[in-house]
Amino acid sequence: MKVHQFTRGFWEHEPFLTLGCKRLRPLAPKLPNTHTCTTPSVPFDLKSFIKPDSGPRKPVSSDHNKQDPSSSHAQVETHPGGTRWNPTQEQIGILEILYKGGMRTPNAQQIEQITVQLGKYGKIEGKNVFYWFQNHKARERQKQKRNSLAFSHTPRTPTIHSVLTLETTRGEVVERGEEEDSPYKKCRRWVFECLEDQRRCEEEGRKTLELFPLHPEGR
Amino acid sequence: MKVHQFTRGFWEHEPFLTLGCKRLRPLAPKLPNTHTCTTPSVPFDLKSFIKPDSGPRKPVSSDHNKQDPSSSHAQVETHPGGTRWNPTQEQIGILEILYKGGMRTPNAQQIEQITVQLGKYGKIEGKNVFYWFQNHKARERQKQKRNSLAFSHTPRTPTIHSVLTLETTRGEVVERGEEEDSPYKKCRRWVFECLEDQRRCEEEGRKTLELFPLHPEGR
DNA sequence: GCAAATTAATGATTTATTCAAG
DNA sequence: CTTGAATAAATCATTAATTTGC
Repeated sequence: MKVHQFTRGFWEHEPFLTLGCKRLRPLAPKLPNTHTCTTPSVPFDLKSFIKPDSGPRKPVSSDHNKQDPSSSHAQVETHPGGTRWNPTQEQIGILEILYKGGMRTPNAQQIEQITVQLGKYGKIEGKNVFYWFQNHKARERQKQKRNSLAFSHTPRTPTIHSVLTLETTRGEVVERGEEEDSPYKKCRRWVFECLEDQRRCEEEGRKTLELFPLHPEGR
Repeated sequence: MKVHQFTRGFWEHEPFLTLGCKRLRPLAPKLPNTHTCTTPSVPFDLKSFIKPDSGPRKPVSSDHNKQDPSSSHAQVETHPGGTRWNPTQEQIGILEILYKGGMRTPNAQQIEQITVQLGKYGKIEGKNVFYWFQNHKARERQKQKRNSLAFSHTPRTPTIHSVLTLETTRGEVVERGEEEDSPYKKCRRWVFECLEDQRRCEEEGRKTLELFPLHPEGR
């Protein structure tokens, strides 16, 4: 087994770690932990600041002097006050079509493309796309499980199909003619290519999501 | 209930969805061979395109051919094949100190800083840092649970402390004097600041991880 | 001593669960 | 109640450590 011990070099010969121990305790001293067990056996109850854990969600201690002096750009409005992505109908539609087309866990490149496309119909970030697929996949699974337990066949699997039928059944056509490369047409083509790429990726067994935390709120 | 329907525009009038349900990817292939029967490890060449990462090195391990000319950055002891991150002792050390200091889920900015710092001691990416904290946190939790089940009272967490004590107890000091701003010193300062920032973030209750897939891989 | 075979660690992904905005 | 966002748990997969037979 690999035991993590300093074998050599670096600060193995410097007693500078006093800071590690002494300092960082002072915060989150309060809250004797509403949790059940959590015996405060450790000298530093790391537990206390481990996880805000939805509990002591302190309401923004009114100090906005946070660092990040470089926030000169108002790039994303995702959370000035804690707003979250509010997808438009078009965005949802595209996403569901992609899902219907078999896309489940798009890789980074695909997410990037999707984000760019959907960005035409409303503000959106890559993580929104990522989360959407995660959630949609999970919730479709839940739904399926519930349905398979309760009824053997549900009258509906409306989520995707409704979208599909809706657009395939609408006979009305907005006047086209010279608008051969209208936005929806280009988007259509893109979706097709995107799913093609998806299929190709799957066949190659290649999957490379590579998560990475982004957006340090500045830049 | 929000019904996803196209309200207007777009491809609401085009029956192009024939490509829809072609085949969902087999989630979790569940290869039975790997674990049970221990077939001789066949070299999976399909990994060859997983990671570009400065070109795939030669798979041979005999190092007689190692290219180590006058490359200025010789601190790269990362495996040639470059499949997954192989942390150095220094990197692990820093990470454990940060963990010990209370850091659990660094936000994007912190991860970025950490990545830059650790990058001095070997190749590393942000996602590696992110994953390390995830895994370490989870496995410390497991360990703690196991211990709490076995023994009722563990005096304290030995894992991290061992690291700390190791370097704090080593009395020997390499001759310093004019080396006031040696790398380890700067790194020390950085660790301190990083934990300070961590503490500040926690006090504000601010958490902004914001996952995002990166590295298109295939370009 | 040495590689192949095996095992233990752990990096990387996926899935399940939870929290909270609206 | 729905669902975006986030985290935890479970799982997969690969590397290093260790063992084993020669």
